[in-house]
Amino acid sequence: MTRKPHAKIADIAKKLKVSNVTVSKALRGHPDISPETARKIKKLAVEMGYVPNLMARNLSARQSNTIGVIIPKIAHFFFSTVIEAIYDAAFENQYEIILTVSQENAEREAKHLQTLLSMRVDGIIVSVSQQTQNSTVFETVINRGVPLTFMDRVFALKGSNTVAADDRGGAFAAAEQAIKVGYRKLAHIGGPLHTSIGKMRLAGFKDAHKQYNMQVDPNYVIHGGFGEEDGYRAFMKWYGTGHLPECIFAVSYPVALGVYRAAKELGVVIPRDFDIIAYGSSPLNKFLSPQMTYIEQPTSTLGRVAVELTLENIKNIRDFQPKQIQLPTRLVLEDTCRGK
Amino acid sequence: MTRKPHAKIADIAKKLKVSNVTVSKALRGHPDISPETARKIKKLAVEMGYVPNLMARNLSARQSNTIGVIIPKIAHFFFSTVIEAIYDAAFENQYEIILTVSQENAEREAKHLQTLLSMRVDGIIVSVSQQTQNSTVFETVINRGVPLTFMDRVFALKGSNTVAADDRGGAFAAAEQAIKVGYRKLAHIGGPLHTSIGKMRLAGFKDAHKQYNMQVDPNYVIHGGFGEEDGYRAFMKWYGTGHLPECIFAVSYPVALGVYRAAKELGVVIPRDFDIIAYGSSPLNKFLSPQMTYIEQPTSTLGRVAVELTLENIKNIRDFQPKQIQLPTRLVLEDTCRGK
DNA sequence: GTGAAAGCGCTAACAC
DNA sequence: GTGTTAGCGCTTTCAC
Repeated sequence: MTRKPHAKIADIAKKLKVSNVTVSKALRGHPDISPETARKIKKLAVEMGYVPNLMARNLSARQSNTIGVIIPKIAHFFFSTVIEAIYDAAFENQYEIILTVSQENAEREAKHLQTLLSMRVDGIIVSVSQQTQNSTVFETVINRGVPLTFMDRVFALKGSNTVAADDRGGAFAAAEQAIKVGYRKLAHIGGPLHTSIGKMRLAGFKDAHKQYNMQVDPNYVIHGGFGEEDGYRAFMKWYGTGHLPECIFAVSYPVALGVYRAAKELGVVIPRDFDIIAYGSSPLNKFLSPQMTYIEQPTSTLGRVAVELTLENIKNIRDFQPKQIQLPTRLVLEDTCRGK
Repeated sequence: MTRKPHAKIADIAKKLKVSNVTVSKALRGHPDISPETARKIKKLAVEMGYVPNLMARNLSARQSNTIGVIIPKIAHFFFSTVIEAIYDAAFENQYEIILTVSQENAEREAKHLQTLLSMRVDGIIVSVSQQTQNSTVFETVINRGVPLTFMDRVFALKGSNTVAADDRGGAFAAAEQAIKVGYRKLAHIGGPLHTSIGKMRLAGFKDAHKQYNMQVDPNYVIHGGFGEEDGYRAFMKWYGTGHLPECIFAVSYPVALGVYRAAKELGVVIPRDFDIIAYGSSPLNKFLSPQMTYIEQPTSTLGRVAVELTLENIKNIRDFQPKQIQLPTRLVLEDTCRGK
């Protein structure tokens, strides 16, 4: 049970009495090498269990074939789906992913960014943490000439790419649906206003009011985070005042679930006592009762496009023009917010 | 907007007219360097936006401070939670994670294993794909002396570490619960028999039958994958025969959800027409009706222990004795399978 | 306290 | 076709 250290090119070369370069070329299928020599080299390499050392190769090549990713959370349907799409897209393009998780923490995010730069990833994809207010760390990346793509939660930074859903349009559609159904007292449980999606979803909510000549009631707008707790708290607060809105537009599916939970505890019935519509969904929505009406997000596409965009940028780094891509959303009618 | 390439140690050294070594040492807080020199160096490093090149550092150090992970899926509650725990544990220990996703595909898994070895990760954590039958690829890793930890879905390989839940005990508890409630016609929708958890959960199911002097009805045992589709199909099959079991023990929560979906479509009511209990759960279970009774898995602990075990092995590589760790599970009673 | 030399494993450029 | 040389950026000896 002795550990045998990794074989290296020199080991193969020595055994075969050829030079390192010959081995290196043969292993990579370089046409310089005669078929016969190449065959022998490859055979021995397999026998010795040779595995190329990427640290060395990448150091020498001054690129890593790797994309770094910073994401706020993993254990949430939205993010885990996006991440899976990122991995699939990278795999198809023979790129590796270095995934890091900020846990919605700005400091941790900055640290990860540093690490990714240290690892000399070829490009970086970021979905900004809910806590991040300052974008200077990201400017550093851009100034270094490292391709940067913001995904879903974005910063409008010159020189960076952007992939996001049409949050404003989606929120508009949600609010419009509520209005069309006949509701006049709409509420919004929103995200942090320094996040792009928090801002945009509020904007869409307001847009709809404007278009239908309605006033946004400031008492019915609460901003918090994107989690279940935030929805729970918001609903409890409104319930405490004795004045429930007619329909709540939740900034995220987890937030809406928090409302469900609160309502259940309080014995308030959806959609009898109040109604709800969410931005985003979950595969478990179909098991909910009532099933929630929601704005469908282009989850997988977000991840996929982020990778493709970043790769485009990497492969054409000299004269690439940063792109801002907006993906459409769709209103999906289920049991809530569809009129009685 | 000119790209400025990453600054390197030599750049700092030249500007300050000191040697590379001095800079290198100063940056790492080596006591050799006088406080004054160190201060100047560090200051300039920050100004120049110096970021150490990990490829170079790791190549030189012949270790990467990195743990490689291979996981079958991301966008599933169980795995995404485990992964998040892995990331947290690694972060606390100042280790990086290289996560790869096999998508339940054996080939892809082998490829990723290769890549991780190429990257010279210091250790590897694997949750075996549902499709993998052959363990030789993993033996290679062990023979290379790279610490290997199997997590949840394991292979019994000499020289490897193992972290898994007490699957057999958990399955026993589930079946026993059904029996205690009075059911005699139990069914099991199981996982692939070449996976450790598929085997163990079936074994626990059988154990309970034995203990209570009951026969396992082979018509009521179906093996498939771990996904919703598998549960859906199994239920449909039984329904088609006209003989539903009294209680189904599902090998995973998604499988149980598949049963829910099928039952809903068919107008069969849980627990009136048949009952169910699942191995594993989801945070959304509390929104389900009826809420499912389930075997609670030590999800986060699995990930955390996997990292700690691997680190222990890495840091003590000379004379580490591989460990097999088994984590307890717990029966959680909700609305199903609790008697009428 | 500081620096010169050598090496980590691999590859590109150029000779033979 | 094959080999020599040099270098990727950093660190570890070991002199001075």
